[in-house]
Amino acid sequence: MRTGGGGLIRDLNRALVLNLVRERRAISRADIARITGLSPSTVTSITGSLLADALLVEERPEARDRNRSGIVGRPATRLRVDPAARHVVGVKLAPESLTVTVTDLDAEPLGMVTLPHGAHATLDEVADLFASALDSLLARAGLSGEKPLGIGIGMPGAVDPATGDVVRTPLPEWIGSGLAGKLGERLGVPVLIDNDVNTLTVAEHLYGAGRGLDHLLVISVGRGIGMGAVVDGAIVRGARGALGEIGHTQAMPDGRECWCGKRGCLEAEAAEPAIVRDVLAVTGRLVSPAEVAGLAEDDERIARILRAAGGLVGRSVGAAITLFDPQCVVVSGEGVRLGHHYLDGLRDGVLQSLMPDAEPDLVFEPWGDEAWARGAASLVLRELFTPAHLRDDRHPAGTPTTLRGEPSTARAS
Amino acid sequence: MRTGGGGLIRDLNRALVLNLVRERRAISRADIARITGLSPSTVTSITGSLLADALLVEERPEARDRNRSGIVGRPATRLRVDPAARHVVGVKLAPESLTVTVTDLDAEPLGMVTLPHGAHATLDEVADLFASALDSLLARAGLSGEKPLGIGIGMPGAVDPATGDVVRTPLPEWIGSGLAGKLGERLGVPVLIDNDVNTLTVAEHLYGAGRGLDHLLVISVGRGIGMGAVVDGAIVRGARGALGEIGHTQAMPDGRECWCGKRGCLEAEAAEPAIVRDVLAVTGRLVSPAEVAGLAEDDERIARILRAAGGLVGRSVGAAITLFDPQCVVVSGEGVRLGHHYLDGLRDGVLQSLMPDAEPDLVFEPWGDEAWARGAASLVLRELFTPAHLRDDRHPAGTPTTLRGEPSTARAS
DNA sequence: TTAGTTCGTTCGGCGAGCGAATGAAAGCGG
DNA sequence: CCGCTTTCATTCGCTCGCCGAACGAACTAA
Repeated sequence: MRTGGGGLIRDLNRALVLNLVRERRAISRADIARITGLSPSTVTSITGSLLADALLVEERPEARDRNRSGIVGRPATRLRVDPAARHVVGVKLAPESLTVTVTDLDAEPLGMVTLPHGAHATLDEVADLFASALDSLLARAGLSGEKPLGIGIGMPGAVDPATGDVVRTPLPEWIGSGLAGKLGERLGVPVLIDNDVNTLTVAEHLYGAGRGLDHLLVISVGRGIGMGAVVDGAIVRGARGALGEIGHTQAMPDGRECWCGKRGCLEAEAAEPAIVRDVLAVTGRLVSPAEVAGLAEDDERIARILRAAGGLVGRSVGAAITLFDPQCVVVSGEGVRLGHHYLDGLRDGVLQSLMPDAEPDLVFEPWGDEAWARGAASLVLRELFTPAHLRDDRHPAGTPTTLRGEPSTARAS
Repeated sequence: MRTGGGGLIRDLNRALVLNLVRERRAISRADIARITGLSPSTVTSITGSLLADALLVEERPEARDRNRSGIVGRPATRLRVDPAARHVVGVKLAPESLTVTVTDLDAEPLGMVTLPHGAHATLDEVADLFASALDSLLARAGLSGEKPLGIGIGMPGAVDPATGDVVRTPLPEWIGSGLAGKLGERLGVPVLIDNDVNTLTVAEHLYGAGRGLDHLLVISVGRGIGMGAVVDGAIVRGARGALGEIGHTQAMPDGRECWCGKRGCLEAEAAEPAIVRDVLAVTGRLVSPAEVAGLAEDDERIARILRAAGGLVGRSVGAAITLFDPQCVVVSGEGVRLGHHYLDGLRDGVLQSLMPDAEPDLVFEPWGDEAWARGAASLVLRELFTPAHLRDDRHPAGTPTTLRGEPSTARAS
């Protein structure tokens, strides 16, 4: 159970300040004190410890001397997060491949490698592959000596929020308990695992269109359709980690059979496989999801399929908006390659199903290696930036160790 | 902004302990220490202050001497919340009437009066009515001298979570800002206002089927259909206080026009007015919602209408379950009087639309004066019991004053 | 040059939780 | 009947972290 006491409040305020600096990109100590309500003396102490840990840097004085006409008083020296101060590792785990990236504290990728791995590789074999990929990657980025702050892994499937165990995934060898712990022990750094949609949600919340918002939905369209949610500033996972399964809400009464056993699930009607099948049925051609958008430009039948499917997604997203009342909705995933017919249909579907005065921002984000890297890495960065009181007790997974890289020896004094 | 520091952690731990005692009904100090992780010394100090404030009482030693065979060691003296230690006031504000109740700390009603009030009464007139009703009620309950801990008001409409202002309601004179503050100043106690569905949700979370659960949905069926949600232990309201508007998700493509401007809203298809209209269309008889259940026993056509409407609600609730992943769903509101045909249809609709492995408890709760009283009073009790880190910063409304009744002079020492 | 303003730091005090030692209240066994 | 063990509860001294007030620093304006 979470209680107040010990060094907890200090940690809390440290994260609070660090996150505020990240959100504002550059901010003076005085502003930090005003915004947080902390006393100036406390802010000095906290920023001192953050500076000592090299997580923050002071802005060079020249940078502010412009645009200072008429402002009296001692000029503020602003603080920034030093993106290069630490780095983290993000991993995309797919059925047949393993993508490892190293990013800085802004979640900007510094390097990336993709390795194939046999579907039935043992945990140890994967860990070995992993370790060597990581070593070479760090070497190439000029970070050979350093230890990453942590490793975030994004994978398809579901993670139990209470235990951090992987409970459902197409990758059987990853199911079970203690996985993150074992891997972390093997590699010597904390390992955090989560659903890929949740990693994307964290990334959008920290660095994307949802930066700083308290209420955010992230829709991911691809082979399946999933949703991540930020509510009151925290990512939420539900009682069993199944929150946001929008792909399995009913979109079409008595529609097609879905692999989950029900009929008419959104995912069975409007995700990429459904579209491929519809195109095949109408045109007789078997096309890949990547080609569909191009073909739709010359074939109104395909465009219609895309608009209809997008409309279904939009209506479901509209319902989710009505239920969650977010400020912003981000649509991402491979599905954005389906092109403007699909996305226009989606937008129209959303607008049709909204309450009159509800109009959250609707943002389409491209989806690629960079989004993946940011997502997985953000799992770790979230631990660094998010104040503890906005976090679940139950970590997604990983060693219970704290993340703060170097031992914080120095104190401001 | 919420920061750690000051007496905040003490308040937090006080509420944590108090709430734990409430949840467990009776618990020893040693158990409190084990469960919360607080040190025994701290638990002594905190429970001491709670005992001094008379919020807790020690269980009489005889009560535990039974069933103690073979247990060695000093027996624990268990603590309980003293329900009679304080009392709170709950108010149901309806378009034409005003129901005022006094309850104890278990939200058990000690007295209740209902007054009519003109729809265009001014705020001052309502406050006068209010004050006199409250006085007589307190007198009758033998609490003349005492001041209630606070007043919770439940009303139809929406409350802005950021400001606590009433933004949408059928009661025009209550719209606007500072309402709770004014009323509180007038009556000398904190006043908290919230949507009636949210008050019901708080009550279910504190004292009902959702006691102690972290993930809970509460569906209210009546003239309209609404939903309240507890996520990760806290009630959530969304960005604009519109979270949970399940009545305005689309239940029937191209269905009836809803007052909100869209077509086929669940509320327009399956709430009480829709059923009355359907019954009129099929049987030619205009019946009240209260009569429908009885008539359905003799008229299969009416039973079918009820099952179909219940099925629509169930499907929407199923979608909400798929999106929120709760442990428990409570269905309440006047709509439960529609009888077993409606509720069976609802249950079937839910079961049809769930993912295979998702089966949250589905509970039907009767809805009457007592539920109202508990709901409105729970708004105040929540402030007393819910640890601050699980609460929104933004109070629903009311004076910023703390609630702790008597000045906590005594310290354990 | 001097007054005024804002930024940032230093220092003493206080509140709160913790650990260790101590007392309190039982059962157990000889 | 009396010590021993076990568990519960309290007390005391310690440390940690925040705050308030005072002070020094850096700059504008007159």
